[in-house]
Amino acid sequence: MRLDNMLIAEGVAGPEKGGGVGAAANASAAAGAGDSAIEHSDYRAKLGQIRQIYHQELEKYEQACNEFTTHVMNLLREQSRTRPITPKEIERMVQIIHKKFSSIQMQLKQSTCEAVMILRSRFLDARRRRRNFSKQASEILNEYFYSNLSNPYPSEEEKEALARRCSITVNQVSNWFGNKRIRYKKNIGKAQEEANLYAAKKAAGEAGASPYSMSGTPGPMMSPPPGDESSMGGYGMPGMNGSGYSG
DNA sequence: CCCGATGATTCGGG
DNA sequence: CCCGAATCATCGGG
Repeated sequence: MRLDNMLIAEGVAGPEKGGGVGAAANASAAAGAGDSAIEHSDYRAKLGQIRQIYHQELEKYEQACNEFTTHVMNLLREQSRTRPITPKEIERMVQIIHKKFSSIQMQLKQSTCEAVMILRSRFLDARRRRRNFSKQASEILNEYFYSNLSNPYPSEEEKEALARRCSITVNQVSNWFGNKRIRYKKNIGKAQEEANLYAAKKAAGEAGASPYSMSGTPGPMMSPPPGDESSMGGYGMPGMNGSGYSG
C-alpha cells in the first residue's frame, strides 16, 4: 500500500485537481538555479499527463470489473435454474473477481510510480538542466578566489555577498568554491594563467596604491606554483559512455 | 559528434 | 555542517 501513498504524495492520485502543490517541488530544490518555475511547469505538465492516463486506466479497469461482474452474475443466475446457488457462493465469486482486478490495478499503480520517479529524476535533479553562470558571475567569483588564494574559504557572510553580486544562491557559491578549490589544486599549471590574469586585472583596478605588503607573492599554501605548462597532456578520462535511456 | 569545462550531487571523514 | 574527492550530467566550442 505504499504505492498509494506515494501516488498521493506526488499528486497523481488523491485530489482530482486544483493546486496540487505536492511535495514534489521542494524536495530537491537544494541549489537549483533561480528560475525553477520554468522547469517545474514542464514537469507539472508531464505529471499531469501521467495523472490523466492513470485515472483513465483506473476508470477503464473499474468499468471492466463491473461489466465482468454483472456478466458472471448473469451466468450464475442462469445456472441457478439447474442447480441451487447460495448467495454466499455468489458473493465469493464477486470477491474473487474484485481481487483479481485490484491486483491489476496494483500493476498500474506501480508502473505509474515508476514513471513518476523517472520524471522526477529527469526534471528535478539539478544536475540535468544545468546552466553555466554568467560571465560576470564567474568574473566575480574568480576575482575573489584568486584574491584569496591563500585562504579561499569565504565565510557565510562573504558567501551571501558574493551570491547577491552574482545573482546565484549561497549554495551555488559554496558549490563553486568547492569545485574551484579541488580543480585548482588538480591543475596548477593552467590555473596559474588564470591567477595571473586576475591578479593583473586587480592590479589594473587598484592602479598602484594598494595596501598589499609587497614581500613577494602571497605564497598560496595550497600548493607551490610550478609554472610548468608542459606535461599536462591527458589524465585518464574513462569511457564515460552516455548510457541512453529513452525519455 | 567528440571532448573538455563546469555546476551539482554523493560519499567518507572530522 | 563543511570539506575534499569522485562522479554525474549537461553545456559549449571545435
